[in-house]
Amino acid sequence: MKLYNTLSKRKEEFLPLEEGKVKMYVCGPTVYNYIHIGNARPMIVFDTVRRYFEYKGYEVNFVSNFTDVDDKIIKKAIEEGVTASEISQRYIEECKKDMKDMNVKPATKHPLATEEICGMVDMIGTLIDKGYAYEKNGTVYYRTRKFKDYGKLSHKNLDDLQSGGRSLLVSGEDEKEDSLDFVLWKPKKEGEPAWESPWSDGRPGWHIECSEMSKKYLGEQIDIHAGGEDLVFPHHENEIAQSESANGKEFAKYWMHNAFLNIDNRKMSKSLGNFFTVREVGEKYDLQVLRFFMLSAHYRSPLNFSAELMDAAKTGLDRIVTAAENLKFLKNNAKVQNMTDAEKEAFGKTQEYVDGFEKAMDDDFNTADAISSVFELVKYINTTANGESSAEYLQSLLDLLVKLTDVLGIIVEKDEEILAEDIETLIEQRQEARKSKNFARADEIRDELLAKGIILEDTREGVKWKKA
RNA sequence: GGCGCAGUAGCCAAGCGGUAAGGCGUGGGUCUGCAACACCCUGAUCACCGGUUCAAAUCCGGUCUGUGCCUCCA
Repeated sequence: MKLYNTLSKRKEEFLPLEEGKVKMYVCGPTVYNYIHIGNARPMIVFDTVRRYFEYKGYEVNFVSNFTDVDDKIIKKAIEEGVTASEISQRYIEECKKDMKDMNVKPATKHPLATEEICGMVDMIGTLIDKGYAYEKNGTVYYRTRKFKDYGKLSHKNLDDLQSGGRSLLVSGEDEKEDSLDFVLWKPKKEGEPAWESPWSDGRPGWHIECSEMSKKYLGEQIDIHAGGEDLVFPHHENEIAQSESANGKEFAKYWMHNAFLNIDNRKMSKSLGNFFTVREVGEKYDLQVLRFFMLSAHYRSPLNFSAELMDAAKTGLDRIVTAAENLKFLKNNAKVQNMTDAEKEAFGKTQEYVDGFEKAMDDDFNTADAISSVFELVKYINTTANGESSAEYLQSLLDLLVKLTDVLGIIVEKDEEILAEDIETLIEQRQEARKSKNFARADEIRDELLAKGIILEDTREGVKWKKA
């Protein structure tokens, strides 16, 4: 298995720190509003990474935080006249709802920054003791130039940063020893939530949160640290500086970053008015479509979001789902139980698609390529499964399709739905009408059901129906 | 200014040294009372110019175009 490591800028063979186990940390969202579809990309991508590791037999310890103390949360709280924690609690719940609809598995642990302040204070203390941090008027800064590897992730050097940063010395920051130093702890302002510390009542800087939570729940060294590419600098660079100087060992072996999502070829932003929340998208599409859409491109490539592209993704997804429904329908009507020798041979051919799928996923999680194997499997299913097939053969194909799509987090098997009696009656009536060639009445009934959201399909094996 | 990424059929998107996967769409056909589903057929020499090589979309150099980060940001 290979994955692209931002640290080395190349694909590397994945070697776990501990045999059969993966420790990974993904930087989660700041919860001050509904999550937007940009937030959704890393959630979907790294959930898929996790699922593939599990598919390969690894035990994955997956930690992803919620940043629940931050300027934006405080601002929103003031606007609404409620407490900051009320805001964060609310949007954590909403976020979890969206994750569920996108079929993103809950993390092994979702730590909250506000519940880990003690550990952060300890870590900051260690950094001060070791000379990597200093305090000025209640604020604690990280002494960037003291950490010799600073810049190794983003491949920048300090002097370039220094000259490139024009107006870094903003108000109140002239007390820093160096303009590149960043905040570990800041004193509270009036009305802000605050915690006690040896330096002042205040709150932690953003970067220290992840260093501490990663250490607490995964240990001083982890396999994979992931997030959006915008986090490479400064967030992840700073995390490395903090963790490695505090713990005295390499922080994460592999750093994975997903590319951005654009809207109609432009960067998503509120001022352009092209800002979408996952919730909004969910009103128009099943969020499974969003997930499928996001996996249709490589995670390190920029991805464009538009209605046309989503519609195309929906059609493609339907093709896969239809194949699965078809198999179930055929299986329920199968006349033969056990696989014939010919079917055994036919099933053996599906290994080709499994191999293609795994080869693609082994190569830095190439989901776009993996999906093409799924489509090939679908075509194979559609051409070999029919009314004469044995139940065992049909079930085997279905199991295989489910196994592969599950790695992608695509749900292909819908729950069995109970057909209301009046609908059943209408279908029977329509069959009668068709028999007596009263097609006008037959179409009328079909339209009637369509209005109720039921789509009928006449097949050789009988009438199938599904929800629109 | 510094550091990056990208340019493959109408659209999306793999491939990254051996003569172009897959999906959507289009057009034609099979099936079907019709529709839908499905199946068959239908499409590119890979931005441009040079170079390396027996062989390049794939490597190197240049040009053009788009774009990201360097500031909170997935």
